[in-house]
Amino acid sequence: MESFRPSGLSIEQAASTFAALGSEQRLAVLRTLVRAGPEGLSIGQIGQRAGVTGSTLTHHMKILTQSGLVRQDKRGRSIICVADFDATRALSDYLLQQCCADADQPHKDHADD
Amino acid sequence: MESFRPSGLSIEQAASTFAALGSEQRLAVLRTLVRAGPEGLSIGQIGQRAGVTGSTLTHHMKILTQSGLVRQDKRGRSIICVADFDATRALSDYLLQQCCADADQPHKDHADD
DNA sequence: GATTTATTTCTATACTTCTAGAAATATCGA
DNA sequence: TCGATATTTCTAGAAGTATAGAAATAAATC
Repeated sequence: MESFRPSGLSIEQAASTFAALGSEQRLAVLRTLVRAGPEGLSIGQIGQRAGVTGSTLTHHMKILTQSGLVRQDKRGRSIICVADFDATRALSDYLLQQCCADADQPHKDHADD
Repeated sequence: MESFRPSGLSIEQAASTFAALGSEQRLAVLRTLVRAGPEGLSIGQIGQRAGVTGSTLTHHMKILTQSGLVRQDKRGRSIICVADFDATRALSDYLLQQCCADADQPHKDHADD
């Protein structure tokens, strides 16, 4: 019996993706991109809207793209960034999956999940 | 015009709550509690199931309760912890709110959100 | 080729978080 | 009261993250 893996996200991936959102600046960036929709925005536009620029923004964007929440696409001398809506939804769904699966059950060890 | 505040969560609160989940151990604890349902579990039971104990677990529980994702209730010499499902759902909903609100609009500065 | 624009890499400092041992506190039962 | 159980506080070193200046790269334009 193999353990159920919700949304295809391992706990390691999920935790590191949550960590990516655990910064006010990065959360502001992601939400700016979510608002912007599928057309995305360049790094410069993100900077204007979210109030983070330069090497600090580069640093945060790297963390967001590594987490899979944002995709980047080089166009000319700009980099267009788009929120990955599927990844965002998968993370969003992660928390409440398996809700109450263990309620009223004889206790059993789950440490090996 | 006041800015729309989704789920009543400020960006500061949301970021710090995501940060609370940005640790594999704390995420394991929250999911253990989500699985356990509204009856909750004692600190000791969480330790057994999630594989974190002692002062390290206390430390993580403090972060989870401060974020509002978990509530604690002293019963005898045990502390019963319960996932706050409303808070969890509010966080889960936070990411995709205002999706595409700015798509195809003339650009406007959002840095003051 | 030189210049401008867009973004990154390198680097360093400051700050925060993680982990866990040891001692402390609180509650229950004998 | 004594002992056992459940959990916390204190403490501190190790590890990780944030921020940002300066120099570097890359592409478009002149």
